Amino acid sequence: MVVKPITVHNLHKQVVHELGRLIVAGELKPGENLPREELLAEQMSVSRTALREAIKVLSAKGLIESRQKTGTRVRDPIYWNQLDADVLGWRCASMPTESFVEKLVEMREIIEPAAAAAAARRRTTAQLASLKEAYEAMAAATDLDAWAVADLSFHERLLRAANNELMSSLFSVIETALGTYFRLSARNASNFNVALPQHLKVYEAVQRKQPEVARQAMIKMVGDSRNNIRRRARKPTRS
Amino acid sequence: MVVKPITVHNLHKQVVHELGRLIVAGELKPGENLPREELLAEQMSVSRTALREAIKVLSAKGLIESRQKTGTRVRDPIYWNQLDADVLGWRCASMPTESFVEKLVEMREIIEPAAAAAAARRRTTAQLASLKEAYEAMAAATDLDAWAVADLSFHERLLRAANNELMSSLFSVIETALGTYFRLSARNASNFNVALPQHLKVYEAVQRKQPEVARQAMIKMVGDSRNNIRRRARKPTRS
DNA sequence: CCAAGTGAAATTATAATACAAAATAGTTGC
DNA sequence: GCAACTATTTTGTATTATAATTTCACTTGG
Repeated sequence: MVVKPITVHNLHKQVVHELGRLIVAGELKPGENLPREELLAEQMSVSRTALREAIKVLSAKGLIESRQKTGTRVRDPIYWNQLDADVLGWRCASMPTESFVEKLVEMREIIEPAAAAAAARRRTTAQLASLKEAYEAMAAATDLDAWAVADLSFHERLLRAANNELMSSLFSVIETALGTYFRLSARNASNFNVALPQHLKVYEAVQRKQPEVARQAMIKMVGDSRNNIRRRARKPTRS
Repeated sequence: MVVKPITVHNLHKQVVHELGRLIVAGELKPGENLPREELLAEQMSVSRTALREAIKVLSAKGLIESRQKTGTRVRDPIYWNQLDADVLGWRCASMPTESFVEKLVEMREIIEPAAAAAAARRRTTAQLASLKEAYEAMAAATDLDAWAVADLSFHERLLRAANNELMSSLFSVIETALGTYFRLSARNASNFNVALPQHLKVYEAVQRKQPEVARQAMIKMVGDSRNNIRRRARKPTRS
């Protein structure tokens, strides 16, 4: 295995994650001001340059807002780009609350059946082959990690096969949902025995170009995930 | 009316839009390198500082990627944050292609009925009142601009009433879709006579907490928009 | 006392410069 | 021919200085 060398570069990216995490975790509350740039840069041991680049990125994600004289303050969550992969990641950095998991599942229930139907209508031959490949990787998986990777890949390829790049961009949501699913659900082989044929049903419907069959199969799949999570998720730590 | 003073500030934001537009419009193609920072800064008459802040923002949106020695290159569109409000805006800056409009409509068909149903289930009293307010603004609208603003507001409030911030964040898509709809559709009062009662039906279903009624009403509304656009949209300019 | 204007102060915005680090390409020695 | 070293190019970071904007206190005229 090739290990990536530790780099002191991309400092601004580290700052983005540090501050992003703090904000999303609620340690920096909406309306609250960040320390002024010079001070904050010193506190984080980076130059004002790197800090400012991070601030611009977080502004682009809607988390903060800078104004002269006033300073930089955390914006109300309604302005956050909640679908941004980083923002989703930060929300899951700590144990996600039950309500957040519920929202993720709801999004899956909306997106994935529609994507499956669209894929069944519009998928190309190459996309079908790509999907089959992912399914076979799932079937061949011997350990949990391999399964998780293949599963994620299957759902990504299905979304791509819908041939609507706006839908594909929602993969960040599916990815986050599946990620928390794997963290929360039990680690036993019996789940596979249920999940694998469900994926096969979706695949076959896409192959045969049967949108409604694909939709129903996916509804069933996501519904089962929901039940699986519900039984195991814990109450939110606060609020 | 208060006019905002013209400012030479937020230069980096202007650079973001300039480059973003160029990339999304395809004038800078995927795989292609941007001029190196020093040069590009000079060409755009900004400092390297401002340019770099813009580059970081565009990187966060997935449009470009920087590496030492190699330079900064445009990424493949599959990596773009297609749901980002700016990216959507840049795609519509030029006349949107027929296929893009179709994709927007498809997204509406997936999101809005689900949102209407969820709102009917979970809306608060305050959210219902807010929705009513928007509906009444639509009913009271005398000119097209007022109508467009109120219409947009109605759809935004409906999304918020679903009480799932991930869904709310999809408003950027709805906004873009409605924006192109207003640009492409005929400007006559007869549309209102059809659209207004459709919005009322959605509102009433949300009021009465009837998810399936709300869903069906919304499916009808979006479907009619689709037909309205389809008859008027033109073929793509190229490809 | 109040209104409007005025100026000082605080903070971000921009610029310019210097140097560091990484990745590539080229070059040399074997 | 290949490996190791070296040079070069480009982005990454740091530092400093100055500009622009907005707020807020203060003044001044009524």
